[in-house]
Amino acid sequence: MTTSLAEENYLKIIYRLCEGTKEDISTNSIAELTNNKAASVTDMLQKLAEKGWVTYQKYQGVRLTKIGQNIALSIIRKHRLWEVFLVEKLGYNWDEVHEIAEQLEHIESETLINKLDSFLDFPKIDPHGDPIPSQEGEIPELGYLHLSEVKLNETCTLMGVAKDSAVFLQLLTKLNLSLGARLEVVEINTFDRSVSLKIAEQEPIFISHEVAKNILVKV
Amino acid sequence: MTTSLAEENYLKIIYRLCEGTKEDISTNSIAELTNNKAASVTDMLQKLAEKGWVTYQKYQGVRLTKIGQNIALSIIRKHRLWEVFLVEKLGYNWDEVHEIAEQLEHIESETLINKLDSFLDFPKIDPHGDPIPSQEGEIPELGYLHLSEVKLNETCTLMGVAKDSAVFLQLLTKLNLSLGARLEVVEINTFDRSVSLKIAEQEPIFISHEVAKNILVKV
DNA sequence: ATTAATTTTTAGCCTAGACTAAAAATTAAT
DNA sequence: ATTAATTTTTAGTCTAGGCTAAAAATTAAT
Ligand SMILES: [Mn+2]
Ligand SMILES: [Mn+2]
Ligand SMILES: [Mn+2]
Ligand SMILES: [Mn+2]
Repeated sequence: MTTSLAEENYLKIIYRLCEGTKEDISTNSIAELTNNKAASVTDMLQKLAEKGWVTYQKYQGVRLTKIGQNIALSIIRKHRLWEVFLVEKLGYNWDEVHEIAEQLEHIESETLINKLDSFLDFPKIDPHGDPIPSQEGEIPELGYLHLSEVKLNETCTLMGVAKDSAVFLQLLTKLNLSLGARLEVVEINTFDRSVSLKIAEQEPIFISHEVAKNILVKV
Repeated sequence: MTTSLAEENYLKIIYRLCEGTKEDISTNSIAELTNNKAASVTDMLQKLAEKGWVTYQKYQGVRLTKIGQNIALSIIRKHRLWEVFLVEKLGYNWDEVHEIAEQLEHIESETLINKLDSFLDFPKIDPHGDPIPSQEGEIPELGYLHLSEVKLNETCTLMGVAKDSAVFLQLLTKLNLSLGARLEVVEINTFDRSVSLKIAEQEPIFISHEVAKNILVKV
């Protein structure tokens, strides 16, 4: 069966929302991420249920079926491979690629994405540290911690980000925080949970709890 | 102003039809190439005229304005650069890339296409010998002949094709006809205008007038 | 247990871009 | 110059995917 651009975007967002929780997903939460109104979301959920890509009972929320998950994963695979291409081959910065990948992820061609994968030497993660699903829809659970969970005086490695908004990524770049950086938590402010970090030999830097929450690390 | 996918496809097709002739373009000819009905074309022509991309008077046909031409050329530029990418970098054959490029040509990003251009080392022609318009919308007139126009016993070089349908390109490949091949016209059959060609040291091959018409050569 | 607030769904409307059938204009043939 | 054939346009309809406003269901607060 064939998927429209709108359907693909819904499936992707429902996937993201399902990832976090075992609960069914609410209409409103989808409306927020798609920038649509709840009424429009209800409409689409009925269509997606009709096609067998979600299980949906009115007023009770929605979940992806196995098929729905696979469609979502194939779009995420395309998104992340294109992001690698844009950074590794075309020389974009990590904060510049998301919007373009949002378009490229909808290009329909099985051979294309596999040739691209091979051209990029089968990368395992994208420029933001996110894992790239395999052709079979397998995606490794990397089990990273949020930097906000790391204890005082512990040292960790920056493995990814939980958000790919350009302003956030630009902030990290300005702070010299990039994938692979070694970070030591030298101070945790109990008042606002802001964090002070030492990177290599540099002067410590301060980041808010909001920023720390969106940085993924391995201890 | 922003262009929809449908509008871009219309502009591209009107461009192709204008190229040949100084006459205004008929509604029916557009309908044929877009695979739409004439009534739908009329609808769209009114919208395109409204936006200033074509000049259109009912019953009198249509032409691109300068702005319309530039939009069309930017799409053609993207199409051809992506085709080069698919062949040169991903290893596709020349008969496999058109459909994918039809999708990729609608990706919207000024920086993307220029970075791609640079990554590909600023190619001047695509895998079918078609010239790639510059960023400013300049496209060299290459002045090639159709192989069907070449005189008996003349030798010429295969520079391009006038059609990028997969079956046609596969036929050429099977006949060992690729860009750059040296061709000697050793026989022209007056009955059906079919042609016999000698390529290098091979045995002569026979091609129909229909095929010869769609091969572009330099004498 | 009611009532109030919130969330979700339904009903009805809109636009883009297709379609068919009928009308109008143009072109070709007597 | 009429008439016939062809082309093009108009009028009206449809679907996808949005929207608002109102109704219904669920959840929270008395
Ligand atoms: Mn992204
Ligand atoms: Mn990413
Ligand atoms: Mn092509
Ligand atoms: Mn081409």
